[in-house]
Amino acid sequence: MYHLTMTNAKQIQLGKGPLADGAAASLAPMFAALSDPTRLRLFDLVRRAGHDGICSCDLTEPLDRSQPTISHHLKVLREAGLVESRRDGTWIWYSVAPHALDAVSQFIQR
Amino acid sequence: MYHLTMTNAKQIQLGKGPLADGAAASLAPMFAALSDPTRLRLFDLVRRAGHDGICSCDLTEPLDRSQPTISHHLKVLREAGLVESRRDGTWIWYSVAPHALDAVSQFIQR
DNA sequence: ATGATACATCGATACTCATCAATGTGCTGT
DNA sequence: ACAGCACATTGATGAGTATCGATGTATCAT
Repeated sequence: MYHLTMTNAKQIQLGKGPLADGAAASLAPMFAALSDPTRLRLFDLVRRAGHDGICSCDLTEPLDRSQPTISHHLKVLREAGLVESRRDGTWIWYSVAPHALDAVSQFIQR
Repeated sequence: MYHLTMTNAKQIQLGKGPLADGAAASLAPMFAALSDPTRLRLFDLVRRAGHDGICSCDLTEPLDRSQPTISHHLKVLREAGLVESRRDGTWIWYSVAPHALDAVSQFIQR
């Protein structure tokens, strides 16, 4: 499992030359985070929730997965720097991290 | 391992509602194909080669992987509909499939 | 404190994957 | 026919992963 801090998630620089080893290593975890169907739909639901975010409890049912599984996938998305979590009492609200997909988008469009 | 024919690679429709199960299942393999650092650099090299493509023999050395490993990764990219192969005598030339990343790009910029 | 709720972590299982050495296949030139 | 090159496939291995039940942790209401 590759990890990626949120700070360097914005720092991936794609120069003009061939994709460097380091850049590929930083980019791959983001693609990996979106490489699972359940996680794709999960990210989509979070993204649709907009700025306010969405409660984790509202994600288990529509994805037809157990609570631990959803929790696991949210962790993967968080460690990839794609989503953020904010605590509100018993609940935890997830929202898309700012500039989450910038690096991916930059690589796609070249 | 998810498979994806080249024909339906262009047919993924992202509606306005939440990402459907089928759309996620079609999209995930593309992200999976780009979820490995070596494969990311491999795709980048192929893309840089433009229309003419690049010979498989010129990919082994810069990526510092064995010939079977490169062959394996090219197969994954091909089955994900991201690259095409064209035979020329002993050589096989790889090039980016047209509209390869359209579906991915469409999902990213949503 | 007690109980209830929301979420995370653990442990286990079955599956997938990245990698390479060895081997197979197809093409070319001699 | 034969030798050599380019590439694919096989088999094996070590590592990662998606999933869930069981359990742990944090927070809130009473």
